Amino acid sequence: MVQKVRIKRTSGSLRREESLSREQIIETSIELLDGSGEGGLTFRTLSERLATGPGAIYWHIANKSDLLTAACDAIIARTMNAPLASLTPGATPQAIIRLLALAMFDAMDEHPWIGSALTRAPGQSPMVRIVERIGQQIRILGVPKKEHWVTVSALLNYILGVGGRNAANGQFARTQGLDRTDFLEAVSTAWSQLDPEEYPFARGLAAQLRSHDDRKDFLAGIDLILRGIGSPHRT
Amino acid sequence: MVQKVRIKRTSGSLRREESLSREQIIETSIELLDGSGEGGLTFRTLSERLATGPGAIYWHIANKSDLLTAACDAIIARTMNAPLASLTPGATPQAIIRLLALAMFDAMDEHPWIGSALTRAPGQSPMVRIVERIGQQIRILGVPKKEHWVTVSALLNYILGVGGRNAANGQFARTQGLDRTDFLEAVSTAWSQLDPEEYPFARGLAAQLRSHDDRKDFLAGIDLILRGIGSPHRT
DNA sequence: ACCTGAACACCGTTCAAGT
DNA sequence: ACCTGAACACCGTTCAAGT
Repeated sequence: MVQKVRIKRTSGSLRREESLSREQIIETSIELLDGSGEGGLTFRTLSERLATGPGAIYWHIANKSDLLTAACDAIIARTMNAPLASLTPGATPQAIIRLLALAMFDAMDEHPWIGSALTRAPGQSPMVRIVERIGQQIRILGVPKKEHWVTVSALLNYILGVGGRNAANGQFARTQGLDRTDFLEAVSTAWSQLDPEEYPFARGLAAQLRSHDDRKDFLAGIDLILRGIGSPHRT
Repeated sequence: MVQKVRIKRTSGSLRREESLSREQIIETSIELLDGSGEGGLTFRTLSERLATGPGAIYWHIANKSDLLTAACDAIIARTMNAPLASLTPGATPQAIIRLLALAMFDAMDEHPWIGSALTRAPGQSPMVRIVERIGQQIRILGVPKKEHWVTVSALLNYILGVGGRNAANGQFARTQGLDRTDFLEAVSTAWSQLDPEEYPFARGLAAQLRSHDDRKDFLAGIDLILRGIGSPHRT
């Protein structure tokens, strides 16, 4: 859904028909970020797309950090609301957490820049949305209140960690002009050639690395943590 | 340990005595990054500190990304080797993993920039070092070979996720001119004022947030995952 | 109230020219 | 072989001036 900008020709120079809106700026930013990565969002390219000057943006947005947070928040809001629609009535909290986590995984896959945007906005709106949705399920699971923060934290950190690393892989691959398969191939080959004395484990991992499925492994990690939540403490 | 640069005065202009070395560039970069954050490393400030011109760096280093990865690798190499010294002989794999994880936590606390540097270098040297050390313990734990990657992955992603978020908190706080306590106070207050209808869980978390201990919670998360590794699969 | 667009103070990187 | 430093092509952000 590419934003369409109405343009009116007045006295020889191009001029926007309606006034710029914050929402319009954010949507166009998302398009730019999705299309050409973190480096693709520039006040100059953005204002060009919006048929205005770079200074105009600042009337609606404080600065670039604010813009990134707002764009991120828009994505997260959609992501945290979507899975609720596809819920079967009797779903367990575990199942819902898996669904939410997967939704985050897919969102971070589709919009690789939100990872670092989330990092720029700790404790702010996007983060709160995620904490809330996961937290409600933690509560239903019967985790004692004292452990709420630790538990949500663990899941959150894992999810954001994976997202960040996946985004990194994609970005790195793109810089090298590789697709995902080529990239894994390259890393796998590099690891298989490591010194067997110094890196026996990583070396042995090369084969698994080549053919693994990010999404499946992500979910396996979620399950690992969920099992941990369900296991008795060692005291 | 501030690098000392020997300078010789030749024919009126300052000139370095020994030639520039890659290692020297990296050490000075680390000092700059530690001292003034990610934005503190600039080819101009760096070359100034090294008493040379910005172009000179490029004889020893490919580009900024290469520089960041090298600086990160130096830190990670130290971090992954240090804990081995303080080991009691009969330590369990779990204990060693906890030790390694804590070492990473502390390193990321001391050098908040390594999180994003690691992100820039997936599958490269710094990452391999971490995977290797943790992986060896996973093997000793008796995790089946097929699950090696998934298991290391889960731990790694969690550790990097926490590190990233902690770095973000610190950086954000610094931008706002707050210290850690003020920052937590601010977030906690903001969360306690959230709409109780929409954000009941996050709202109730505000108090826990205010007084929590990052390092302790980090370790609790590691234990959660370790418990998960030790629990039987639901099939 | 909202926009324009030149200007400012930065970046990373390159490269002819020096030693 | 290694370094110099001006120059290039960018950034985010500001702000007087316009409508």
